[in-house]
Amino acid sequence: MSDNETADSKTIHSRFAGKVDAVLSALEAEGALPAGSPRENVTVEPPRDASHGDLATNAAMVLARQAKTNPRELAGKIVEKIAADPVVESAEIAGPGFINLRLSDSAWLAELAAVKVLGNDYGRSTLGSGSTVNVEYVSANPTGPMHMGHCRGAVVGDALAALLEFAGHTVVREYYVNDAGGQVDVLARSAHLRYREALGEDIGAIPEGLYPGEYLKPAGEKLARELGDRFAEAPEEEWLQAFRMHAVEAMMELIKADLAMLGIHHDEFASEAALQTARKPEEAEKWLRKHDLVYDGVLEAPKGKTPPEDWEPVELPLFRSTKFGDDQDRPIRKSDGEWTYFGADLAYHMQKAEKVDALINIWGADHTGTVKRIKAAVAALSEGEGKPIPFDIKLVQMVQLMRDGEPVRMSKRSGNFVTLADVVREVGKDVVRFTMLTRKPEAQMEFDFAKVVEASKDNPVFYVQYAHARISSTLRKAAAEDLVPSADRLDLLGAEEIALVRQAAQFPRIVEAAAKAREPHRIAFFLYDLAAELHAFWNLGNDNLEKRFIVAQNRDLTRARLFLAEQIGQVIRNGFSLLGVEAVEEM
RNA sequence: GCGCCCGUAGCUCAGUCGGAUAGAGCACCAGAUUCCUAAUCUGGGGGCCACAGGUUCGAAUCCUGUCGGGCGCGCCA
Repeated sequence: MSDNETADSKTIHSRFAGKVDAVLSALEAEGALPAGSPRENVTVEPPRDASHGDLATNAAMVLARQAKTNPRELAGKIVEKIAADPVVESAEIAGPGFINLRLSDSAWLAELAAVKVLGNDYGRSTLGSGSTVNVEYVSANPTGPMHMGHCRGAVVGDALAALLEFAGHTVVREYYVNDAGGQVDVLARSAHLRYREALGEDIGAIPEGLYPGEYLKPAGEKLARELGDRFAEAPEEEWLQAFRMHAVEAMMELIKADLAMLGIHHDEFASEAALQTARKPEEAEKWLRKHDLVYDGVLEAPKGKTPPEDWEPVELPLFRSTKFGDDQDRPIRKSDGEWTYFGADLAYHMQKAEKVDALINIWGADHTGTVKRIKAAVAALSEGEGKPIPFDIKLVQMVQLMRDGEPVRMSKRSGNFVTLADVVREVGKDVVRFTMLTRKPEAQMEFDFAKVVEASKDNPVFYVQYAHARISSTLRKAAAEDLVPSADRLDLLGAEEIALVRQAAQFPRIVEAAAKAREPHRIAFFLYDLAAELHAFWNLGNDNLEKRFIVAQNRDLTRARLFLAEQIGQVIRNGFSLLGVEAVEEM
């Protein structure tokens, strides 16, 4: 390795991905490979079985067909070139045509130096090349506090946003506030009732059809303070608009406070009402009509269930979503002329698409049925406008809350639901976040209170935090004895230490893979594996004093190990910061 | 009935855009504590990757079908 700065900050991941790329280009230049052979399926990664070596590439198998040769022969040519690299100790062809590389220890030790140089930026990638991604997540209706149903999407969206940012995108974190529908009338009436209550009136039981939750009381009190009693007896027309606004504002404050407990902060809050005031839906409708994607038609009676008695066929403006695989065409306006949720949503997505390069929505599984229509609409509109936009909708599946092995029942009526704030208070932000991120989001999951708080052994977040705490305490203790980390004698580190480096060195690759797949949970699993390596090395010291980080008789070795510990701690912190979990110094 | 998601160890879940002998934790069994934090570690047993076909050098992974679970299926949001 050269000893200049850039070499120090070059990670093994980027170095060998680039190396293989360069070798393939050289082969193209020699004519051994057709020029421009597609390489996106070429991987350079550690083999599943560590006994095969440090890194393996499938390049020969992927490209053999185009080279009009067999994989092992092509592999031979690649090996010839790659073995010339001084840090490659061996390059072997194995099985159907894998190329297995063994790297010198110095290559791994250089990775530690790279972590030191890059610090909080170790693992940061330029993969996204600065393109702007809008991630819309949470978007809970502003009619009450957040409940656990919102939690998973909130955490996954937030971690994904951080991940994409780290992978080189510019990210807009956005919340869509549904402040325009009939539900907001219900909210306003409920708030009005609480307002009268705050003025001293006995309101009795909350009538059917209004929100009964206690959380509206402070909103009512605030309204009473600010507005006095002038709307107490007034007819609804006089206060409804004002109360809608005030109540939504109060609920959004509540929701923002809940989100803050989870460490979540959005950049943008887009208002559906504002969108309608700006007449964005009209623009969208005009465009869609011009391109025959909206027409006036009559819907069939709903299928599946027995049709409701009040069903009447009415002519409505319909979007041709059946053209895109939907079951039926969808109305964009109601019979009273108001916009449907879909009609406004369509305009909302157009507005977002104008400002960024890609859209990602994190939705709950209960929105499954609306995916096709909105994707179809966005595709039609953005392509029509000459700017087709990548648009992903990630559906986050339900969380089954468990307590003592029994499902926790939730029902919206009577405000009987588990609030997010309650859960965070009970088990803590880090546990909630990490638990939500140790599952792939498209699978259903269980969240068991009992397991998640009490048993640390059953709880991965403590396991990883503990690893970080151990490192911190070691560094503290060493510092008290004037022992500080040093990279001067890294050559003293042995096979066990290098195994630890090998694991940590996967971080940049994992970040890129996770960002590409848009799967933040991969970071959580990586951290768990890294913590396991750390604990394993640590425990060697139980039986063998020589294997401890601090070896009293050997200051050089100790300082090298402290350097190792410091860098592992750095990688854990970098991973945790993507997940929004605290890297604690002690436990 | 239709659409989307899921089905991997007794339980909870990973499994790299198809890759080498399918992994981890819990639970179970056998061990380790003069210890920088044992909230840890070492070893062991445990699998028809729901089932049946197909695609190919190669499938838990892709395709088709079946079965099972979840979510959704007014002009609600």
